[in-house]
Amino acid sequence: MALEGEMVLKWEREQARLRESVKEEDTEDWQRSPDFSGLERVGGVDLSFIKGNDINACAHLVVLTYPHMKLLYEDCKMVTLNAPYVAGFLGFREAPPLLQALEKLKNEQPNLMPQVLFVDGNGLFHYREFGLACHLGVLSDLPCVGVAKNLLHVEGVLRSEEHHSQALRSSQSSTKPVYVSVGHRITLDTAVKLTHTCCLYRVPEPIRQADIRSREYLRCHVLTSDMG
DNA sequence: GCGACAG
DNA sequence: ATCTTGTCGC
Repeated sequence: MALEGEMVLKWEREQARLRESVKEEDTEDWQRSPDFSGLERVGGVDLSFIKGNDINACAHLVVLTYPHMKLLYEDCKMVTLNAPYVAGFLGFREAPPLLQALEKLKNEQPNLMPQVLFVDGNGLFHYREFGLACHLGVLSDLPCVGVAKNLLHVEGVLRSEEHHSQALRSSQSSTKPVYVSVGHRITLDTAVKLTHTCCLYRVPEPIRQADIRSREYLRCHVLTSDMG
């Protein structure tokens, strides 16, 4: 494999290329509606890992009803990740298996395709304005919202936050904010409002369910590595 | 120079 | 991301 330095240069070029396809606009009718009427399905994705293992993970996709957040579809699969985690390049590590899950859904239950996807991580709020939510958005062409639980220390953070990210105190009980940013085919304003309506707790329900269920899967189906 | 740095 | 139970409080 190439040295990490070379790989990063290649990734930076790829991000710059794909960045041009990000649409920071509301492209769907429901996004223009004050109460999001017409929105019926919201998706969420997440990956969970086992303690000392950073190449095998459980990739989870859920689709919930809107606005009631009831489970419509769920898919879970053990995957092998090909790229290491490098801050700022999460998409190259996590997007491939998540895109596969979306592809599977499109082939087997196209009627359950989510109309918008919540992604665990940033969108335009990113060093090169191309976080995981943009990566997934462009490659799937699905409207995407990035929701990060921690602040990514981007150069000029304050300016970035003003322009395409918003710290949101999603629920009354939570002091710690989440950081919402545009992934694809949605405005920041719509992304923030939508996130708010999907939060029962701090993290939007689609992401929360994907997270809970993927961990649950690992608990029940994966023996600890030292047992096998 | 050292640390910080989405998941 | 993950290692980790109970516990205090609204």
